[in-house]
Amino acid sequence: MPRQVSKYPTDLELQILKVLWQRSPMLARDVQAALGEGGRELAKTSVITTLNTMVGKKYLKRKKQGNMYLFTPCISEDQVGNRVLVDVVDRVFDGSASAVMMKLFDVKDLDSDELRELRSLINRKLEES
Amino acid sequence: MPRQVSKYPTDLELQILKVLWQRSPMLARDVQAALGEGGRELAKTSVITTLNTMVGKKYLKRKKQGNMYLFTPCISEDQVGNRVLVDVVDRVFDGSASAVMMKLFDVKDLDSDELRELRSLINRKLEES
DNA sequence: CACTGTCGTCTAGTAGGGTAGACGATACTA
DNA sequence: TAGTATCGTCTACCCTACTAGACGACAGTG
Repeated sequence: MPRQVSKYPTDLELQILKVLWQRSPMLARDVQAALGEGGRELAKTSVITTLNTMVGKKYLKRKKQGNMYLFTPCISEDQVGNRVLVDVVDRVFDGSASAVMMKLFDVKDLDSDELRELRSLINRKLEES
Repeated sequence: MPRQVSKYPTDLELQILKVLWQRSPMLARDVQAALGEGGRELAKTSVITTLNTMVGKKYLKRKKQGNMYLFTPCISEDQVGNRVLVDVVDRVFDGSASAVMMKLFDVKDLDSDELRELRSLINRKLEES
């Protein structure tokens, strides 16, 4: 059985997507600079290679401008979040979303506003059913 | 900059841990059989190799019995869940646990009982603060 | 003692993520 | 036009996850 291909972006790919979600389209060198500002200094070629593999994975599309390329994401922040979450819930928590929520309360502290917001969301859901 | 080592088990390692959380200690051949029942048929040596790397990562410990080994997890289901969740929240959702919860409501449907349970948990948290 | 089966180790190969050097093409500049 | 900077491609390397074949050690059986 072959190793299954990861259903969502790797670490570096995610960082690149975050850069491009903020502003796009961008040139490779600008992506490189933005990553550097975020504390990840990479060689120019590393960035370009990764950008191109991301095009192959349909995470980005690129458009020629003169002798260089402009990169634009063609997957949204929302889509990535969904994929990651679904995968983690299914693979690690056996599909139990409520187990994940319970654990989230332990792991990360929420302030009162967030808690109240969640409660009203739950109330709305309860009314729907 | 070297690639950072993943902070939590890979896919196969997770499957093995799930087997051993259910029942341990176990012999390699029994782990292999259990994986097979779960639909993952592997060669004997693949299982042993992975078990040994997991010992190296401190996910398991092994104890000699005659000419073979007994494997026992030394990391709990809870710990793995925590690590995975913390990582996902920080890396993908920029540390916002509430963002994860909101998205969970979209991604996975919860039944009324689960919703009510969550609500009372939230209420308890609100009283604490 | 010879035979058989099981155990673990050693070795090794594939695949993908990440990294970057060398290099040819091109565009701008003096 | 000659020189310089920048672009992208090609190539290549390392590491980790995964996979499994070959093989030697050893225990039990007849």
